[in-house]
Amino acid sequence: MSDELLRSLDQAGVRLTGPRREIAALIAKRNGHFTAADLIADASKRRLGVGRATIFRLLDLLAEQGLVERVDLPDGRHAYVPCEPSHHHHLVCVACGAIAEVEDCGIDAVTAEASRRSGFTIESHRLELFGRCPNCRSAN
Amino acid sequence: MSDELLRSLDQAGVRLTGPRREIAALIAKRNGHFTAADLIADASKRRLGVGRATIFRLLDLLAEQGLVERVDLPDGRHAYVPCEPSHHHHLVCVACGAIAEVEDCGIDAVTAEASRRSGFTIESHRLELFGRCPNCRSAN
DNA sequence: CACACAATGAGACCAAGTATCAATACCCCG
DNA sequence: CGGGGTATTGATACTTGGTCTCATTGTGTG
Repeated sequence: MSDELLRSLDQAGVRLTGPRREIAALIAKRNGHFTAADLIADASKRRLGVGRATIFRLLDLLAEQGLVERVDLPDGRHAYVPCEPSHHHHLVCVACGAIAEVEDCGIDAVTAEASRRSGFTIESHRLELFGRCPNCRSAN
Repeated sequence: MSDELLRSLDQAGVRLTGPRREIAALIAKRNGHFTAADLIADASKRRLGVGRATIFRLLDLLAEQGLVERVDLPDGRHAYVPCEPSHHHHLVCVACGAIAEVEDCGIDAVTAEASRRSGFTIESHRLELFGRCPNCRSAN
């Protein structure tokens, strides 16, 4: 569950405090994406005494470790997705919020082509795919 | 200059008001990306009496027409880019903010592959490329 | 097991954007 | 060309997502 998050944090040299364990558990319990507001609501619902700031701070830490990533939904909202630290992209189900990760599959060719045409040196990119997961597709 | 923006708005059936003309001129005068705050600052610097809300409203309208697009910079900030209404992606220079547009160049293969692997139906995607434009690359 | 220092929570603050509403200004129609 | 319905406007309050500060607390190292 949340063990993996905690283990990675530990390895990164950050302290494993009570609030962090609790927030990690909340994240692990969710599936698919969530917003910071979701976590804040979860935390206050359970009367964990963790502050807003602590939640944002942990999200930053997790993002630095690549254990969580920020995605910008098509409607402009921000969400976070728990994920593997390796480079990859996300497929987001617009109906239920489920997430799939896809390894790099041909994007390099695209960036190389764009670089050739424009003369830019490309340093990084962001690719997000939005659609419907198998469940939501058949359910509708 | 700003004529093209105004013409497109006219065709979309929106009224061509004074404030809209002024904001369109401000947008046309910038090159590369800009934030809403930039426009608001421009407007107040010149003592045009246009309100914050009007600027956001015009940006929304322009975005609907595809004349402007919102990009999320790697540092998390939001910017707007003036652009062609056809489907395309942006290359953003992280040094000077210059923008290049690239037509679809192989992305479809990537989305098809991702779809095949994940079982998702892909409805839309967002691709942003960050790097250095030819000027900034040589200047450094 | 003490102590330095990282981490916390509370709350003020900030930036970006939205909602409300009375006043204004387009522009269509005659 | 002038009137008037209606889209648009500016001011301002509000919301949401996130950061800063700072006095207090908790961790884990030595």
